[in-house]
Amino acid sequence: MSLKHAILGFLSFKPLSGYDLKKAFDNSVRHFWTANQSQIYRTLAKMTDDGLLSKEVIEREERLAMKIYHVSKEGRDELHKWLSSPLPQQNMREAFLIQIYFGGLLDDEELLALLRHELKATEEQMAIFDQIYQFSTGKTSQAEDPRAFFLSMLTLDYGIKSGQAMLDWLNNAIKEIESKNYSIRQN
Amino acid sequence: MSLKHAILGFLSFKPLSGYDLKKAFDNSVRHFWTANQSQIYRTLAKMTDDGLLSKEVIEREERLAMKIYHVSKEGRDELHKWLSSPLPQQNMREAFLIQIYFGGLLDDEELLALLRHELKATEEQMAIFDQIYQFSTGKTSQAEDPRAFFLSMLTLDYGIKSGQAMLDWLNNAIKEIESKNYSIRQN
DNA sequence: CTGTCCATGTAAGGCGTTACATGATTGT
DNA sequence: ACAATCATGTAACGCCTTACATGGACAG
Repeated sequence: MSLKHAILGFLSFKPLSGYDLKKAFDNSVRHFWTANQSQIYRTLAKMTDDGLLSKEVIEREERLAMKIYHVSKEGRDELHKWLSSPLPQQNMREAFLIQIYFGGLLDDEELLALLRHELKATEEQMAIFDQIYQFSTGKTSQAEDPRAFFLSMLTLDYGIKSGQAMLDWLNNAIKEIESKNYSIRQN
Repeated sequence: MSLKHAILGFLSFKPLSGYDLKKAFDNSVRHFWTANQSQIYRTLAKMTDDGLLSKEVIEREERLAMKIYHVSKEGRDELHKWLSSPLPQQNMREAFLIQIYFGGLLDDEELLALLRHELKATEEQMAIFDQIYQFSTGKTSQAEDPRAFFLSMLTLDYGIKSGQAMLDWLNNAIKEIESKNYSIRQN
C-alpha cells in the first residue's frame, strides 16, 4: 500500500501524469523507495477506479492522450489517515545476509570477495548520498518551506546513517576474516 | 530467488520436511529474512520439479505422508554458485520514510507520534537481538564450528548495528522537531 | 540518421501474504 | 475437555519486475 500513498503524496503537491510521477519517484525518493513505470500506470488506473484520483484527459492529435491525475477529497483523506497511522512492523529482507549466514560453505577468499563487493557498492551509494546532500542544501526549496525541506533531508540522513553502519559492519567483518579471528568486535 | 537459496542452504546442513524448514527460518534467520509456510511448500514443489531437490516420502498410515527433501548435486552446485556471486544492488524499501517524506502534511504532534512509535518498536527489536545474542554465545555450536558460528553472529551483529543507527536517527529527529529547529545535526 | 526523451500502455511470471482446510498427537 | 503442536497442502489476491509495443519530437 505504500506505493499508493506515495502517489497520493506527490499528487497532493501538484497534479501529474504517470510519466511525471515516475520522474518524481526517481528524482526524490529513489534512495528509499523505487517504483517502475508499469506499476505506476496500473496503480493509477486502480486508484482512479476507487475514487481516490480524478483523471484529466488532454487530447493531443495523432498521439495518445496525456492524462493528468488529481487527488480527490477521498484521496486526501486517505493520505492523511495513512500518513498519521503507525505502520505494522516490517520484516527485514536482506538477501546479502543469507549469503553470509550460509557462508560456511564458502572459503575465506570467496567470503571476502562478497564483503569487499558490498563495501564498494556501499561506498558508491554513500558518495551519491553526499552529492544529493551537497546539491540539496543549496536550493531554494530550503527557504520556501524549511520544515518540508528538513523532512526530506531526514530521509537522506537515514540513508547516510544506515550506510555508515553498514560500512562499519563490513570493515569489521573483513578484518576479522582476514585475521582468521572469527570473533565479533565489541564496541 | 533468495528464498530458494536459503532453502538450499538449510537442506545442505540436513534434509528436512517443509514443516521443519519453516521452523528453521523462524529460529535462525527471522531477524533478516522471513518465509511463510505456503511459500515454502510452493517453492519446494517447484525446486523438486527443477531437479534441485529430491523428495523422500515417508508413509504414515491414516495421515498425509511426510516428505523429507534432500539437495541434489545440481542443487549443491546452484547453491555454491549463488552464494559466491555478488548480488545486484537491492533497492531499499522503507515505507516508514514515505511517511516522513510527506510529513509536511502532518502537524508536529502527528509526526512525533510516528517517530516515537518507531522508536519503541526499534527498542523492542533491539532487546530481542540482545536476548538472542546472550542465548547464542552460551551454546555448543560455538565450539563445534567457530567459523560458521561467527558468520551467524555476524548477521545478528548487522541487525544490532543498523538498529543502533536507526535509534540515533530517530532520537535526533525527535529532538529537532520538539525544539522546532528543523535542522539535521552534523556529527 | 540515430539515439534519447516524451508518454502511453499490455503481458507474463515470480514473490509474498492471508485465509482456508484436514486430521493425528501431545500436553495441561 | 481443550489447546497447542505436528504436518500437509490449496486458493486468491496483490505487489513487483522484466520485457514488449507504439509513435512523435528533438538534438547531435
